[in-house]
Amino acid sequence: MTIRLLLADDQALVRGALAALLSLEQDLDVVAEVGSGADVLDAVREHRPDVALLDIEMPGLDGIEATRAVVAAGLGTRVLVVTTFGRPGYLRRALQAGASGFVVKDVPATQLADAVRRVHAGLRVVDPTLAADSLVSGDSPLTERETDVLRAARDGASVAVVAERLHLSQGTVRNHLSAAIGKTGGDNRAAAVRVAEANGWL
Amino acid sequence: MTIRLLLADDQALVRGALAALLSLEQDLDVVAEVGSGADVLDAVREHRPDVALLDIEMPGLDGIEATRAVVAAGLGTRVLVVTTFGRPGYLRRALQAGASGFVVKDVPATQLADAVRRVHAGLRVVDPTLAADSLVSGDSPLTERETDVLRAARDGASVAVVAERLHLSQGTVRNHLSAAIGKTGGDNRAAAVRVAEANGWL
DNA sequence: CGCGAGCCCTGACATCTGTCACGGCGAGGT
DNA sequence: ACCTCGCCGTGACAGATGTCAGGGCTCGCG
Repeated sequence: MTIRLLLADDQALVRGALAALLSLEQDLDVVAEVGSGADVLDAVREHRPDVALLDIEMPGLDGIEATRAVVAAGLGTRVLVVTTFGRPGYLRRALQAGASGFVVKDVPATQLADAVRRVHAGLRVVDPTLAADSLVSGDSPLTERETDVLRAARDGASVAVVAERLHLSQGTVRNHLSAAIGKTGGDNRAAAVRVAEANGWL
Repeated sequence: MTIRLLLADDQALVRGALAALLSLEQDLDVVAEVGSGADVLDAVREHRPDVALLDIEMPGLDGIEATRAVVAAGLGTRVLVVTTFGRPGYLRRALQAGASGFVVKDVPATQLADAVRRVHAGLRVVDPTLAADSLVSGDSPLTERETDVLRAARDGASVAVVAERLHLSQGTVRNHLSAAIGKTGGDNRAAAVRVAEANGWL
C-alpha cells in the first residue's frame, strides 16, 4: 500500500525536485503539488493525501496557517512541515498548529522519505537539534501590543509613523518598544527586531 | 554524449532533490555534490564537470566567490548560478564573477534541465524578469566606506560600537550613515539596510 | 468586596541619531 | 602647476529615541 503525498512549496524548482526525489521511493506517491498556502486546503479536499509536506515560507497563507487549516479539516491528513530556516519559534508554532513532524531542509535527502513514513505511521518526527533550542527559547515573552509595535517598526518606520498606523501616542509606542528591547536583550529596536524574528516571535 | 554536472547547495535535502530531478534526464549526469562553497573548487578539479550548479546562499565561501574561483581555474567548467532570492544585485554580481547563467528557484522544474543544456552549449541563460530590474538598479551607489559602515550597523549596533569597530570617530560614522540613508531613499539606518540588502549592495 | 498581577497608556528627561557646513587628501583633466 | 571633483573625516546642532515613574483598566483569587 502506497502513501499518498501532497507537496506545497512556493519555489517551483524545489517543489519539482522534491517530487522527483520522493517518487523514486516505491511506497510513496505524490498525488498533488501546489505553490501557495491558499491552495493547500482545496488540494487536500480533492486528493485526500495521507501526508502533506508544507513549506513554512510561502507568500500569503504561510505553512503554519495552512497546517492549522488542514488539521481542522479533520480528513486524517497528517502534516509534515519542511522549512529552510531552523528557527526555534517555527518548530514550536508548527507543533502548536497541529503538525506531526518538522524537518529542516538541511537533513540528508534519504531521511525525508523516512520522515514521511514515520509521520504516516502516527509518530512524531522532530529534528533533534532543534528540539533542544526550542525548549530554551520557549514562548514569546512579548505581549500582544509589544509584538504589534515591533512588527510595525520592523522596516525602519519612525515612532511617529508607527503611532499613526496603530492609533497610539508616541510615548506609548516608545514604551512598548523599550519593553521589547529589554525583553530581547538588545540595545535598540533594530537588535530587538533581529532577535524576535530569529525566534519566530513576529 | 552526456553533460557532466556538479551540484553545490548547503541544504542537503534540496541538493539531493535536485540531483534526483536532473538524473531523470537522459543526457545529464550528476558526477559530484558538495555542501559548501569551499569544497567546490576541489570537486571541480577532481571531477572536471561540464557545468557547475552553484547556490548563492552558502556559509563561508558563497556562490559568487565560488564562481570566481571556478572560472579562474580555467578548466572549461561553466557556471550556472541557482538562487532562492531574485535580488537584482545578485544577478549582476554573479555575471561579473563570470557565471554563464542565473536562474531563480521559482522557475518550473522542467526549465532547469534546459538551462543546463543552454549553458553547456555556450549560451547565456538569464531569468528575463530579473534582467530588467538589474539594469535599473545598477551598481551600488554607496562608496566603500559607506558600505562598511552600513554593514557594521546592520544588526543594530550603535554608532559608538561601529566607530570602535572601524576605528573612526562617531561623527564620521554618523556622516557615512547619513549619506547611505540619503542614497537609499530611506528615513533612517534600518530602512537603508533593508534597501541595500535587497539590492545586493552589502 | 478588596487586593494584587498584568497589561496598556502617557508625559518628562537624558541620550543617541541624522543633518549640515566645513577642511584635508588624492586622482584626473587643462 | 592649477583646478575640480569625489571621497573621507570632523564638530555643532536640532530632532528622534529609549528610559523611567506613574495612573487607569480588567481579570482572577482569597
